Amino acid sequence: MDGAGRRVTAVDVARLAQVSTATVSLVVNGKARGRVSPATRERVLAAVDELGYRVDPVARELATGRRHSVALVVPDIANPYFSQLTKGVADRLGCGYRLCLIIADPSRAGLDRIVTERVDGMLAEAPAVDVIRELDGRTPLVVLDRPAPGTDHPYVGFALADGATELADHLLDLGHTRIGYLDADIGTPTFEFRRARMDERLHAAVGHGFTGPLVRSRTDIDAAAEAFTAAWDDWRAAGVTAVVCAADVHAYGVLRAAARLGVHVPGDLSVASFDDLPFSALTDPPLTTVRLSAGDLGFHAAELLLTLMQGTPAGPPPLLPATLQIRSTTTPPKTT
Amino acid sequence: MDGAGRRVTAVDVARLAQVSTATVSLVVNGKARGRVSPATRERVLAAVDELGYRVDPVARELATGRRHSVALVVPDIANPYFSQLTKGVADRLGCGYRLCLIIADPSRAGLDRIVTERVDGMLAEAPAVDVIRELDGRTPLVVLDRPAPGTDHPYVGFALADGATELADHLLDLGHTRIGYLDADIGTPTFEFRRARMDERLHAAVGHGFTGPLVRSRTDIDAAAEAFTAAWDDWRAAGVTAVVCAADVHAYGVLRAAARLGVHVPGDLSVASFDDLPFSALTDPPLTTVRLSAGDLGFHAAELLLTLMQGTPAGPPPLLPATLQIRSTTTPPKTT
DNA sequence: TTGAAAGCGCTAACAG
DNA sequence: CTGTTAGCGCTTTCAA
Repeated sequence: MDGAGRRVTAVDVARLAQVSTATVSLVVNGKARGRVSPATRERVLAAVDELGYRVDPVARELATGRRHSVALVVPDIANPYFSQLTKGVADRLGCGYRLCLIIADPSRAGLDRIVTERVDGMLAEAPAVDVIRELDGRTPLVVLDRPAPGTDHPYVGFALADGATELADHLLDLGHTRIGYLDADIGTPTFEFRRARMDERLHAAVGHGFTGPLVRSRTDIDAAAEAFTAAWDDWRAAGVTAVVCAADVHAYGVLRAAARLGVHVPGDLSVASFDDLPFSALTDPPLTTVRLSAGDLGFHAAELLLTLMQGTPAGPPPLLPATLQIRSTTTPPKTT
Repeated sequence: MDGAGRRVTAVDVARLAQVSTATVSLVVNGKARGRVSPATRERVLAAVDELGYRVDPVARELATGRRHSVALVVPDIANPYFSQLTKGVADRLGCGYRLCLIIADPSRAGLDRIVTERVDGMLAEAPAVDVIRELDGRTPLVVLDRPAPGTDHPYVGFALADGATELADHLLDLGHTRIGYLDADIGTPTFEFRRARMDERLHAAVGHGFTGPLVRSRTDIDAAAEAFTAAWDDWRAAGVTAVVCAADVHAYGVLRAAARLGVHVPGDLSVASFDDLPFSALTDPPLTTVRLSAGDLGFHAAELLLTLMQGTPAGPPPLLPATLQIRSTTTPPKTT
């Protein structure tokens, strides 16, 4: 009604209701039970209503020291993996907390932004050690996906070893021995682990790891397609019959590039990856991939963070399953 | 170092540097130019460094009245459309603002949460009129995608009419006359418009609108697949040769369900939709869809919000293109 | 060039 | 049951 009028404060309400601001505070915070008479309570409520008063969250935060907000640090919200993760977090957090999205690579710069942001809790994948140290003892932090190297910081992750092993064995069982790898260009622990674990398994089975150039690209369909296109000649020359991608998004790029190059999947080349995004069952052909439920990860991480914020120490880190979904991008290599 | 020690405040810095907190404030805010002697400035900086002082954002916000934060209200962050949108917003906002994600249907409840959240600016698709009214004159708001009905509130949208018309004409040109529609279950203006506009065009061309039951489902692959499966018998009975979906995500579900039902796309049925998410070029077969760049929408909306927050009145609303991408899910109907 | 002091709006002891 | 008072930590006139 009053348009851009001055903000209504507790003082205004107190004046109108003929009480003190303390009473207003008690009433609006639902702490009136047995501390404020029903009659005064009604008066206050009426005044609140009439004036359209809402408590100022900033002032409340300063006074109480609790911000009711959680920061989620993700490198790329456009990647469905992280948007699923975000959804999981939001679902668990509900309305009780504000969710601040910080889009930054927590392993590099921009740390400042993260550390300055005074939130009640934080969720981050692969935070730099500085960040962990700086936050430690002040702001509860839950690390996502892989434990922070060199620390025993609370985290929630996947049974990645299982998934990687399963995928390696699947390819091996099909008869592939020369396998290429398309890695993500950000060397976060989860990506390091995916590659290293599979490499290890290949060594154990056939005496050597991945074949041909180790390619890296941004986690982005176009970038991955380009990377594949550039690498394909070398891979083919090296006798590669399958390529594993660090993430589904990379695999999408590979699928597209392969189609354009006339490389038939899975006839000429098997393709597999990690994540199992909802679209991976719909690609042409449907993608074989290790299922990593980002939504569950977010949900459980938020859960753990909530307990941490209550002061409860972290129990054993929940390990979420990572199981192979075999679809149609993997078949035995052509027996030329 | 000190673990959970007390927070370092400006008072601590002031004491160590032998100055007043006012001076500390000037220095840390870069307002020292000509108001603080270089020598004192150095002392303060040294003290800040030694103590590891960082200004408390909450206190600063309360004192200045500016929160440096923007809220983005989205109904479902797991939908790639909204994650692209979010990315666009984040890209434009940069580091200067905190991005608070509010996951809620702004047309229904949860409004309270939105209104209470005292941010500097807000972005929302299809906000309820109450929200607009309550925010008006206090918090700048940019409406996304479609103008808020019955108001002239600033917004950023697409040339949806063009896209819908183009799609209708494309189907008509191919020879389809009996076309089914799978709508989103949230009746936001953008979805209403997509359907209504196409319906109108069909009427003009063939004397009737969509054929068969009007189906609605959540914007979710599984839900859409179920909805299609349930509707298919009726649609087929009605002679439907093409179905248009309100969003790509619905189309993904239709594609999957059609495959399972043995309905060949596009042989038996043409499919098309709106959005053109990055995955839509990779589905089997690649999807014909009206391209709506959510990322651009977010970017431009954030841009407009920024100018609004500076007090500049909104100029004419930017209209982003909506052009049809013809791929492989649409062909002429079988001439049985 | 610097400091004192008055808020910003709310909460939480502590009296009464 | 209710009011007084003292902060929360910072910014910002206004004097000195």
